Amino acid sequence: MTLLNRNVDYAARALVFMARANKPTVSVAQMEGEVGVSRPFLRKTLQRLHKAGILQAVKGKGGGFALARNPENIRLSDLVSVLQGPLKLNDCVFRKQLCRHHDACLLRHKVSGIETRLLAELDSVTIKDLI
Amino acid sequence: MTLLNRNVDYAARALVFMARANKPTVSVAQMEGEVGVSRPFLRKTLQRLHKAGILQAVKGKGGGFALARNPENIRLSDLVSVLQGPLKLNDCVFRKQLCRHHDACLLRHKVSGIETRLLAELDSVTIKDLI
DNA sequence: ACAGAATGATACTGATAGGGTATCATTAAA
DNA sequence: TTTAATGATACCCTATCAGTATCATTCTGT
Repeated sequence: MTLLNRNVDYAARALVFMARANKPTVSVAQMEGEVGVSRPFLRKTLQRLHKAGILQAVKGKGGGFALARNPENIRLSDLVSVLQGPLKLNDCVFRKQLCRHHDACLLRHKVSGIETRLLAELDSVTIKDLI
Repeated sequence: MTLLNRNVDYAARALVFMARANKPTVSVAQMEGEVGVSRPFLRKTLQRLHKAGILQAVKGKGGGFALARNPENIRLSDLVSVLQGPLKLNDCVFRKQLCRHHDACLLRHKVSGIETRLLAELDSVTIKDLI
């Protein structure tokens, strides 16, 4: 089981880099080396974050990406939900056809609790915490 | 991201069934309906738990599976580690070639903390809790 | 106007894991 | 000896992960 996939990992590093950079925008070429991933791949990841409103993007020469919010307002949970999709803890909860004992299921109840606390953890870590 | 895959889900239900059954062994055929999964698939899952020492198995007519330990000594984390493999939280930690900032990496530090607490949660839930 | 540098959008590929089926061998009870 | 059970494997299909390639668009500087 992987909690954070590579996209989230790379994205977190790139966002920390941007937060530290103290420039209007940072291009992917500038981040490439530090983040440790190929330019096209990082580009695609950051584009998704742009679409999701987490990053600003400036096209054209001298352009690049920048954080759309303050670092303390960008959470690990934001990156996860954009780049990995929603947490679907056990399949019973996720399937359209719920299992027979859905309401009474103790497993579901326990796992829901774990889910809630895990999400709270991912929520509590911000880019600022990683600078 | 899926916290518990279907194998773990099915296994948990089957183990609860066995714990409730109060019989020396329970065959897959007897569990099939309640667990809601095909017989061959459930069989394979329980065989893995047998290999891992979590279940006892009795071959031959009248045979089946039984818990190898008391329900309060079988933890959700046991099922996860057998059926999903170890938690590999972020890839940086997992790769043999560690990233350059491995020791200083705040992300890694934060994520390790989350991992520890998540494992503790999975550890705290036993089959007895689900009966 | 034009060249170059940057993102936007999309399509494609290969590897891996999840989910599931099928089959034959082995064991034990009736 | 038949039948009911697990043991062990070998497959298969699909989705997701990780990554590459390509063309379109936009902006800046000369």
